[in-house]
Amino acid sequence: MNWSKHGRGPRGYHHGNLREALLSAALDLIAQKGPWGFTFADAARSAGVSPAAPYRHFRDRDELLANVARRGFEQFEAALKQAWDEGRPSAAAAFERVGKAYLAFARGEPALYSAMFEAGVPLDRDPDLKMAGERAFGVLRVAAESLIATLPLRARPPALMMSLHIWALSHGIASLFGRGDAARRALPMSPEELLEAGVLVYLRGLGLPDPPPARPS
Amino acid sequence: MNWSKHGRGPRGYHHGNLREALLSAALDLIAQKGPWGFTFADAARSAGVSPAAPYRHFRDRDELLANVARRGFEQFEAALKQAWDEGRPSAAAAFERVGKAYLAFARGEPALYSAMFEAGVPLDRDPDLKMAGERAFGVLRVAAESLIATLPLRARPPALMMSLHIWALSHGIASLFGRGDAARRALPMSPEELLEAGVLVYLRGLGLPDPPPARPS
DNA sequence: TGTACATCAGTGAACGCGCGTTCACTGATGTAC
DNA sequence: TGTACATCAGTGAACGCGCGTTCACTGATGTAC
Repeated sequence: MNWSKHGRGPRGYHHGNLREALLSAALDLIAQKGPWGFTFADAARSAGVSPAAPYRHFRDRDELLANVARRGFEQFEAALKQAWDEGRPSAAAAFERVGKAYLAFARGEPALYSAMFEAGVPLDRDPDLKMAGERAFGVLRVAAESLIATLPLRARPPALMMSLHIWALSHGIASLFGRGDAARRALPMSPEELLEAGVLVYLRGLGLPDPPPARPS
Repeated sequence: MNWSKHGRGPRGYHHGNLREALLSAALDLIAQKGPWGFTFADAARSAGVSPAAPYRHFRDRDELLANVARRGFEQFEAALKQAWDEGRPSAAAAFERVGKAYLAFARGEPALYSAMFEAGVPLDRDPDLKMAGERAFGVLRVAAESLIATLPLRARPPALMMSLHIWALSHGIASLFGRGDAARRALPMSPEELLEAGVLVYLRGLGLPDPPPARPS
């Protein structure tokens, strides 16, 4: 079962799937050293390949990193979409799930998350990357729109603004407190609880009724 | 007038104020290349000094960076404190100023801000640094407490939680949209307006009355 | 089914570079007497 | 006021290292006939 990474595999000279292997090696390395700590040569080494090989697949380190970020946004979008589940059973319940999914992603995929938001990848360099980012944000926006639609017509805030607020709050919590790994600030509650409470207050401020307390899972 | 940085100055052999010069050089370099892009040797070069000289003042690059971050927190605390102005003329008005000051700092001192929050400086390494961070956050917390004190007794949320929410929202906005420099996401409104609107909704959710609209300055 | 050939995806050696760090040193400054 | 000496804060040369990148190359794969 060692045909995927180390030991060059049964194919011998040709790796067979180097592009994928480099992406996954980059992810591992980012997880270990952060997005600034990994190098192109590192990635090649992890993939068990000479330092010149990656140039067949990526123009340079930045292009590799941009690809990691793009995939991150794609997975992020999928995770948020799944949590949203088209607003079932209610927009409010689904909205809360999306918030949880946001933090779960930041916590569960810190390498992807940091490649997406903290690696300084220029968004406008790669149109695909930009689009992927917008699609992920789009899920948040759709959720906000659905929730707003439950309000009386004349009391509806702009959905874009609302989704930006939720995004900023989620990102703020994720990046300040979200990853227990590298000893950030201490908290009197979990990031999830903090976000949930914050969103609750915010929604109440928008005029939404408090949801019934969730059944214990 | 060149006794401060380049050309070695009138003192000749001795720089005279190298420690300060290195800190300020680091700040410039961080502003240009981000906290990950500058090196110890860079800083020495900018200060017009040999690459071995910095070792007389800082054990290594991390210690230099930690010092930059500490000073950042100190300035940050001062800026927030000044904005808070002990809650004059009203807690609500002062609170709004603090939010503006937060973003103004992030925008006006991006190098400090990124050294403080995005450079991966381990907080627990330097007790002074940790304390400085806590003092800066303390201003937010005091402001939250004052604002909460205007609420009826039985409707008071925990001040710590509230200040964490405001902090997270501010940080989220600052780091997602706050710096126009490196082409981040586009926005339908300024970060300041976005934060102000968000805080307004949040405070309303806590049961605080809407403040009267500010007089145009 | 075989064979010739083009193309692809790697190798490995080499290069120039800048970094971090150490080292013995030396010029400048401060202080005791 | 002068002098001897300790200490401080720099120099500059050197080292080992790993990175990014290039180059001619070569083994493997695919394809036309």
